[in-house]
Amino acid sequence: MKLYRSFEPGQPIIWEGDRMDFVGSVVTGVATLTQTLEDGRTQMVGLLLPSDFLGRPSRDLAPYNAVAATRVVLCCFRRKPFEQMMRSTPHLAHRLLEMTLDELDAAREWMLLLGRKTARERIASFLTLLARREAALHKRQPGGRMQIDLALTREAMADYLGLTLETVSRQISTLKREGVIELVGKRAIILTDFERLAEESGDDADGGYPD
Amino acid sequence: MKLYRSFEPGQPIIWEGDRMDFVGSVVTGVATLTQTLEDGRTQMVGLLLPSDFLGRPSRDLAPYNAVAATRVVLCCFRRKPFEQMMRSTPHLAHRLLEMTLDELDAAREWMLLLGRKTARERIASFLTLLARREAALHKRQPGGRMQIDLALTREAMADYLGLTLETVSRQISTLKREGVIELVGKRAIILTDFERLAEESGDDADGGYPD
DNA sequence: CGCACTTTTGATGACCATCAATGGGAGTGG
DNA sequence: CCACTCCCATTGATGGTCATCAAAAGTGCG
Repeated sequence: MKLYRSFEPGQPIIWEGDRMDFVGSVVTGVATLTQTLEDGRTQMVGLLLPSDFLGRPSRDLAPYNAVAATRVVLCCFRRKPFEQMMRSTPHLAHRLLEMTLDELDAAREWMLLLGRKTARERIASFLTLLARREAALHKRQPGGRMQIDLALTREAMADYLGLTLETVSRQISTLKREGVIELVGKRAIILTDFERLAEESGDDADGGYPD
Repeated sequence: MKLYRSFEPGQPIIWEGDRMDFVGSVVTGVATLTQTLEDGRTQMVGLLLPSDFLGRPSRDLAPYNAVAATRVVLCCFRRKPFEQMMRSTPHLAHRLLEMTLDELDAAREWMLLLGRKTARERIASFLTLLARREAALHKRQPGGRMQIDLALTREAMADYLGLTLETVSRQISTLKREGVIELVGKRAIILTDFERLAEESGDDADGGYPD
């Protein structure tokens, strides 16, 4: 009934317009959802971390490209039986509605970032978002000094943030120079002071989102 | 059980953080959903046209500001009975999931616009969006010469498109000078050639989204 | 008619994209 | 072990697009 599928970094999981015959959730790794214009400009519209859901019941065709950013393990269900289950257990349908509403909120928060924030604010928002998710995984509050793995290339970050990879690199360098962050190798970052960075994100001071 | 409420242009319908004790759908008029940063920068995250749904079951607090752009009539249900109804009629829950998925797709399409499109492409995308919705209301295909009412100030358009009102005005003037559009008074526009404008939007040539 | 509001148009400059070159790890093979 | 390569990241130089500041023109209404 359920089965595990794994993908290598860079490998497509599903392509826009493809028939989707499964739904699933991320067990380990990071996957990205992207849209592109005909001339190649691309925008990431979702970042799938462990526990995130991929796919949509009652939708035949994939609306975006999903690509593995790291090695990814998915826990998959075939779509038909899943939809069957949804009809028989209303609790599942409600849960799915909840999750979709959360995704909608996240997408709209990102609209604010893409439409109105400066490059610096975008980087700060992104890093604090990762820090919050990291903390949430361990049932902790984010704060103080934190290390986060970002598992994305500069280019992928740029696609998420609506910037170029050069601008991402420059902003990260600036934050490093100012001592707000430290680099650990290429793919990990230490936030020396979570609150300081959160203030740079442009959002309301508290920045907290209630459950 | 259900009742109609109306709002004057500029009047807030609900404010971020407010307790939401109703859900409803737009009968006539146009309402906007917006988010703001502390320093006042504003981004519209949703445009509610007739038949659109406002509010979210199982969410106590409003996540955004909703404001009437024109005179708006809402058909409202009290939230508690509505949630009751949702539990008892699974069909309703499914319908709501459908609608939420549609909103999510729309939000993500807008992320692509906000992150990657030029000012000109944003205007073209916006006008063709309105034209499509207008056509859909009358169960027609968009195409050829079409008149659309935009019911929004330049500033509201700017907030939707992630631009300034001056840039919106300039791009509209340019399109007019090129004969792609004509102005009818201040709040209506004639697209002299829908297809021509659709090509300017930067999306795939066909631009069609399947049901 | 006069006032408030919206829109248009102009002048200037900032921020970020673009183009280009350099730097640095990780992996491979001589 | 050390070239050598590939990929990714950094840094620099320059320019374009759009934001900002400012003023004028158009529209609607009491």
